[in-house]
Amino acid sequence: MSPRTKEQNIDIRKNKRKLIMNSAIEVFAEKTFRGASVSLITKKAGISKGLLYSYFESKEDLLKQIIFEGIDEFIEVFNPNKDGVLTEEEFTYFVDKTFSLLGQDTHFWKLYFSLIVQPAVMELVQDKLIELVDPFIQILVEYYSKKGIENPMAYARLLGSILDGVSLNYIVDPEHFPLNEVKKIIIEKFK
Amino acid sequence: MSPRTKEQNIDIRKNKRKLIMNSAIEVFAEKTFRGASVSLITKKAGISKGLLYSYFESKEDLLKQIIFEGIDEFIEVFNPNKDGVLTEEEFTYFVDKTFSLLGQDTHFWKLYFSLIVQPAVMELVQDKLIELVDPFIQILVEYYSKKGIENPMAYARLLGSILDGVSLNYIVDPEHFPLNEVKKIIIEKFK
Amino acid sequence: MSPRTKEQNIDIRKNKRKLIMNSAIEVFAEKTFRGASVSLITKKAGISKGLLYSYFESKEDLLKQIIFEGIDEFIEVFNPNKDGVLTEEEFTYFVDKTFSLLGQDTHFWKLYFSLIVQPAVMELVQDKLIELVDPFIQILVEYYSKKGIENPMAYARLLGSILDGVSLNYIVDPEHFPLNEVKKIIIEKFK
Amino acid sequence: MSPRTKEQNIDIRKNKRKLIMNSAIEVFAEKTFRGASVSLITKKAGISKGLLYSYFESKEDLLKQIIFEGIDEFIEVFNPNKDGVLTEEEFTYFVDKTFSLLGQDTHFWKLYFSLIVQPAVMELVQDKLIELVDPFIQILVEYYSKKGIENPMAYARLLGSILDGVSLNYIVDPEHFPLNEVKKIIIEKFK
DNA sequence: TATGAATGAGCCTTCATTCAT
DNA sequence: GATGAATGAAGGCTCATTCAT
Repeated sequence: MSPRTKEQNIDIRKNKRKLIMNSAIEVFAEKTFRGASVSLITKKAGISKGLLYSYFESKEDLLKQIIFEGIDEFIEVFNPNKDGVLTEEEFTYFVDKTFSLLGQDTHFWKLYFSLIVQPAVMELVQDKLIELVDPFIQILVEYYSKKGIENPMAYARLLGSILDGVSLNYIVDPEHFPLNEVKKIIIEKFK
Repeated sequence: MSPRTKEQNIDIRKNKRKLIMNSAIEVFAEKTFRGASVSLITKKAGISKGLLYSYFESKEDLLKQIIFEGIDEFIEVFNPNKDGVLTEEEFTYFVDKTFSLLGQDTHFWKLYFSLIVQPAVMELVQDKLIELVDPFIQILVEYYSKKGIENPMAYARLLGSILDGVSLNYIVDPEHFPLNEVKKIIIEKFK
Repeated sequence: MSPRTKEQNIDIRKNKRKLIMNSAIEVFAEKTFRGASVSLITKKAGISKGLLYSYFESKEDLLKQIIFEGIDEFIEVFNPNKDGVLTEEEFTYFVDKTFSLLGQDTHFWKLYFSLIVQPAVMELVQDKLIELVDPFIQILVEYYSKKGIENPMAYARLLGSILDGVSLNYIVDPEHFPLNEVKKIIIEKFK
Repeated sequence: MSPRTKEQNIDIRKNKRKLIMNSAIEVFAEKTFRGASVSLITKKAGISKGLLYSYFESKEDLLKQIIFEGIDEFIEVFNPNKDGVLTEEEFTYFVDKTFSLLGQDTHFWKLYFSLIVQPAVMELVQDKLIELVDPFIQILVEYYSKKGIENPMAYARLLGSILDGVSLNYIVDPEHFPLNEVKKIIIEKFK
């Protein structure tokens, strides 16, 4: 019989790659990068250990690719650089969207928070993470600046922190956190 | 030389116990619970591995005791149950104190945040953590309730989240975070 | 297009077989039998892993066939059994040829020396190796015997050893080894 | 009970270190550096895998320390630098001693030959190996130079090669190699 | 015939924990 | 109480080999 065509193989690899990454996100989120064993990840993905290494150079590489692609997708959704200015409607949309993504990719954001407090692991991805956060802060500074607020940087950093804090609390116990009401207050107070 | 009295022995044990816990907090904060090896902790404490196990049953037990006592100390400082009511001055003091403790026990809080995102580890300490957070939330609900605010629980949870978020951001990069300005805004908006 | 004839097919197989063996010799020589991965060999040969296994039963089998054929070729060149006697001119030719083959098949000889010191691998090929060495030793014993030398076996084994030792040193660092001068001395002293 | 004294521990470590190294030499010699698993080495030494790593940083480090100390001992026996000149008696002694050491440390020399043909492993120890070989070559060049020989370097390299070749052949099959007779011829022809 | 995705045993290494001293 | 040598399970990773296509 003839071997699989190149296209078939590319397809297989694309799908399996995503499968591995998704399994890894779940396990990383639950157990931390260090606590997640490759064995567990591959078991969850239903593949052999060896196969993971034909897709990713190492466990670190796997993490990196997850974070990199996750952030790229996130940035794409917001595309915050479209003109660099934020209107009040856009501000509302921004806060809204942040929290709705949170509900969609819970595992990914759990992973995000577990990384942020682990300097050793952070180093692997921090440049990419800064790439994500920095433009948002810039745009917020601009936003508060335009509103005539005296200390726009403090406002920007505070809003960023609030988003982090709310996300964190929501993620830890999504069922009991009053996300919508909290969101309303944030928009009301910081728009 | 006369043999040590019982009191002296108890004292020695108490001090050594604290020494081990403090060394552990530092190493845990820097390397995560899983990344910190018992070897490193004992080396930092200047004791043998065997001795650590005469004070703590296991690495997990060591973590548990650190968290439990840390939280007890924290609660003591605020003693939020003294009368169950919060005045506006006390509110300001509360926010203020929260952040000043943050600066004092950076290591402990780093550890705290690294735990909060790990379900597996969380289980070990989550009852104790709820014991910490719950009374504060109750008092804040009361506080906003009295002020005639419509959704006091959402306000309380939001303020808790803000404190978490700001703490997290401050801890990750203390030198560049405008803690004082941010604090001012929080008090202004949420008092 | 007409289908390939049986002869063409046999030819293709023969060539591909040689291609794989040559790639393997290079990789084995560079990385040792154990250090050379099948992946590397197939990559060097430009074929798939599966195909290699349709030509050779295993990595060990591949090694065996390389050694067996290498030795057969070597024997053919000298054909030492043509009459069982060695003249002085033939002796000179023999030493000369040995070293010139060394320069031609460096990879093969590197492999040869890496095997000779590994009992486990040696077992695979040692019968064949004895088949190679023995007739040469016999002829040399005869040669020195005829010259009236008292201990012809010791002379024969010494000459064999010298050829090994010089080959080894030349192979390890061909650029700095004074092969021609050394050859001259050998012929002078042992003819 | 009181813990072991420092001296007791140093003693334990010294002995166990030697035990591990000796076991390793045997296994390395038999299987090659790459082919020898840490498991096998520790099994031969009768210890756990973990313990080996409290004595040596890695398998590579273990090899390095074996080679380094082996060579230091070898150099000490000859102390070739005592005056930099070689008399004819000393030459005889030198050849003699070389072969007698061979019989004593067969495993070590097998290891030596297995390294020489593995560039990747060689790199780990080649500086040390050059440190061993170079002075000998220098002294031999001097020796032949003084004798008025035209090409002393070729003589020196040849003698080195002969020693290698004879050692190699002797090591592969000690029982059938006529070491003493061969030695006599070497001394006769190259003194 | 030819491919390369997939497997799993085995490799080197780390580390929480034990225990003789 | 105190030490640190010793263990062994588990972790990340590699690679010869198989097999569906």
